[in-house]
Amino acid sequence: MTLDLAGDVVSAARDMIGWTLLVDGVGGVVVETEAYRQDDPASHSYSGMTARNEVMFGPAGRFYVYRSYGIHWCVNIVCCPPGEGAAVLIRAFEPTHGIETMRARRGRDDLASGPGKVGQALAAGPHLNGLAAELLPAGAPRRVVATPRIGITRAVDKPWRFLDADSPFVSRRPRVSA
DNA sequence: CAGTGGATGCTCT
DNA sequence: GAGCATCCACTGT
Repeated sequence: MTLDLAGDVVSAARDMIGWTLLVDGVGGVVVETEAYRQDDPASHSYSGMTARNEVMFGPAGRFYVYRSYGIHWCVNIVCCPPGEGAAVLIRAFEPTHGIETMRARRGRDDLASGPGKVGQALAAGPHLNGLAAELLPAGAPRRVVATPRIGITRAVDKPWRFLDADSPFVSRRPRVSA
């Protein structure tokens, strides 16, 4: 299994399933991702570089962290050639490292089955924005399925959400669509 | 189960 | 001032 962070962001989102994401030794195996690219109305980078999304236009492999709904911190990894403004949203992972730490941060046993939960489990925040991400190579190959992305209102038809087809640790939130 | 709505703050129009 | 790449508690079947 190879993962080319500096290549096509949709391929990177798919290939990232099964890799282990760690922040200060805490994290787990990525089981759900979404790709966002600049020519994509749903992407923060769609309208060009701003103070918030600046990191998306930098080198691949760094965290892009943003505040969601005023409450949550969502964790992305910049994936594209420099200047393109694309990133992969980490939507869920299977907890493997620092489970007790994450349980304490979350206050419940559902640790990382959704982007807001991922942010809380990893204690993500502005301090993480722009830092290099730590990803450990995947073990056994996984069955990956693609679906439309969740929780967005534009470009809802793009099948750029990727999940481990056999993992119980993915988010189950139904997609709101017409 | 499914569906609804509140919390909460920042970005861009 | 509107609109979010969300989560959780609560309601009614």
